Amino acid sequence: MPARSRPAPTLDTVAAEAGVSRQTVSNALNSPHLLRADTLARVQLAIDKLGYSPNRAARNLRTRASHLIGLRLEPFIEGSASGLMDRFLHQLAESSRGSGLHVLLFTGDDHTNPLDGYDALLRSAAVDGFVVTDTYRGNPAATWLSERQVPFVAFGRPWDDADAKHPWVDVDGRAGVALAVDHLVDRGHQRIAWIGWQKNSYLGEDRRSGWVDRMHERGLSTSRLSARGDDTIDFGSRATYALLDSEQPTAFVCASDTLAMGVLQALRDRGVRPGGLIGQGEIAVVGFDDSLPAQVTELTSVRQPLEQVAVEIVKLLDQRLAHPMTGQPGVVLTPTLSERSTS
Amino acid sequence: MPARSRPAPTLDTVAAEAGVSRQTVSNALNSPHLLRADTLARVQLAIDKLGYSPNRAARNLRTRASHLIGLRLEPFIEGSASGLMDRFLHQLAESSRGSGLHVLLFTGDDHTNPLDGYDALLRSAAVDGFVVTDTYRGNPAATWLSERQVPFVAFGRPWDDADAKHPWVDVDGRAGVALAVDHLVDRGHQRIAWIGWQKNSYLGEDRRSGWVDRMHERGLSTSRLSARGDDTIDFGSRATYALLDSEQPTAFVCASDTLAMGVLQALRDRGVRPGGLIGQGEIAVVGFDDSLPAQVTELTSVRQPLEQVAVEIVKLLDQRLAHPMTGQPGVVLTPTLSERSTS
DNA sequence: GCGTGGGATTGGAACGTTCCAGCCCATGCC
DNA sequence: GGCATGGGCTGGAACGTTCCAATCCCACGC
Repeated sequence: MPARSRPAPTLDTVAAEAGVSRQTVSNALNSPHLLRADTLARVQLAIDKLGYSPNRAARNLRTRASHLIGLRLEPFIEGSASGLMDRFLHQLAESSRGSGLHVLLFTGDDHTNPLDGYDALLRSAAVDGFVVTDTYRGNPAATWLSERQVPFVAFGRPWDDADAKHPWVDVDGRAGVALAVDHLVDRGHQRIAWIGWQKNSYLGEDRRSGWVDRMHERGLSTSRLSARGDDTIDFGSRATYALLDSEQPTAFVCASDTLAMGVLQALRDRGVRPGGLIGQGEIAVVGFDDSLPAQVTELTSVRQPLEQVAVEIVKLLDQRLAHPMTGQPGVVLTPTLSERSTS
Repeated sequence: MPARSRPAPTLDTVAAEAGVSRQTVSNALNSPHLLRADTLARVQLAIDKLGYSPNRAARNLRTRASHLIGLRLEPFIEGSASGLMDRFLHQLAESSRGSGLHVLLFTGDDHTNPLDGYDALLRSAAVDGFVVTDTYRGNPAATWLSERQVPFVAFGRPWDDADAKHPWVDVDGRAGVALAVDHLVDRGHQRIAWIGWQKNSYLGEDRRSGWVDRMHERGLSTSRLSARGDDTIDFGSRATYALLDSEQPTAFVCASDTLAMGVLQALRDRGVRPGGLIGQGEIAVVGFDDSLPAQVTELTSVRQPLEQVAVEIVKLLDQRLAHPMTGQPGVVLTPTLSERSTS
């Protein structure tokens, strides 16, 4: 371990130590097959002895690559965040390592402009590519980057642009909700209600279709059992009251944990225990996202496989960086169900 | 905006456009005071016209600085995380921008070795310094980095090392809890219980001292009103039952939101409404961290000023990078109280 | 014995920036 | 008028790596 005051070893230092040329040391690191076995061993020894690591700046300059991928943190919305970013980032950093990449975070100066920040990093060659999250609100970053042929992978489908060519990874919300419906039907529920978002949300409609279709597949009616509104606890509660009074559902499936929290609150106010025992008047609740509040309140919830998502994103980005115009456009992953006491 | 196929402009390109030398363009960016006003204007025009941004790799190589700060994401512990990292990271990325820095994430190959990853980044000159979080568990990274005179700032006090010289930023948990006690006393509570962690936690004892001292300052007794245990919902509940039965407290202050969740659950089971109306048999609860579950359950909670923490950390790190051996060692910030319906 | 092919190794050049020494020229002082 | 001063600008050199063309050398075939 070299003291920090001593100058860091360079290729030349190592070369002198091993009695070879600078280039041979470079080859030992990047193309070891070019070296004779004994030379390679000698160079390796010198590298280890001196504790040499190639200088990233010099390598970046020469190869015109930074091995960094940019991720823009979108404006933090207090309370509404389900805390998924934490899990996602973690795995992203983790799986980047395997490809010799690192994640660089940035934010926009101007939060109202969703493109802000990308251009600067790109022009200064600070990053090789991007991971674009938050595509649900129709993130224009995807279009902008596509036009400039910048390597990037989106977390989220390009719902509104059927012939988008960029790679993306998404979670099958429809399948996740279908999973929840199956779970409930298997436990004897027949009148299963849906509480979700407004019609203009692609994501919301996708999730809802999982409820509609699976209910019909299992021979159950969805008539009058659906409510749509804002993604708030309050709306979740109000919808629950209304549905309980008019349709007597025995279970609720929600488009988000936030809505499910509203359901739990309403049930508590009515003195109904949330749970799976249908014969004993209990009412089941399933949320979506497996957020911290869900875990704490023992809420059954659909869990996005964020770890897999991150792995796939890095894989696709890696492909894209190696061969700019290849790779399948989209990958869809299936969620799981975290079964807890509310179902 | 240059098409990506055209080579990016360099200093020479801009110099030719402006009719000056390469070095003059460089000076226009780094030391504009050296240029005559009209020359500066001409160079600026050329820069804007060509959309020039200095190449980071070249700059990094020459200046021996990367303008990146490393942050190691510690192993993600499902459920136990209060989701603070998200808020913190966001503001860290945000305030880094002001100093021309960016945050680079990394993880250890081997999660059991808390030093893993630091060395590699350092030797390859990939980062200029580090932000070390998670110092509460006695993170040895601080010691390791200190010994090597690597610039870094810790989030968290060096509790166990009184003469540590490195800069750090921390939140005054003691003051936060005192704030909670004051809030409750002002509302008429006198029998205020504490539910916290085991004695071996510096952090836990610091928070607890806020309760002990402020209670005494307000002329109230703490005798038999304290419980210590694991940081779990279950322990929170059990401690609540025990205290309710023996000491009839009218309020609970907790070392964490997790414990507070346990209190809420126990109260609910007993048919007691959490809230501030002491005359009507309600029992008040205050948590610590203002986590997502707290926000959702309308729990009053002590909120760490993570945004300020991030700002201070960047400020200290910036100082440290500019003048390696200056700056005050520690900054302590005061939390606030997010008052909600449980108090 | 000599030319040839090819594996192993080498040294110059280049990536794009900033450092540094030096040049040019206008100004001011004696 | 001669000379020192200094502001404004320039061009060579260097940062540490990889690319590329060239060289070395050994084995092989005729």
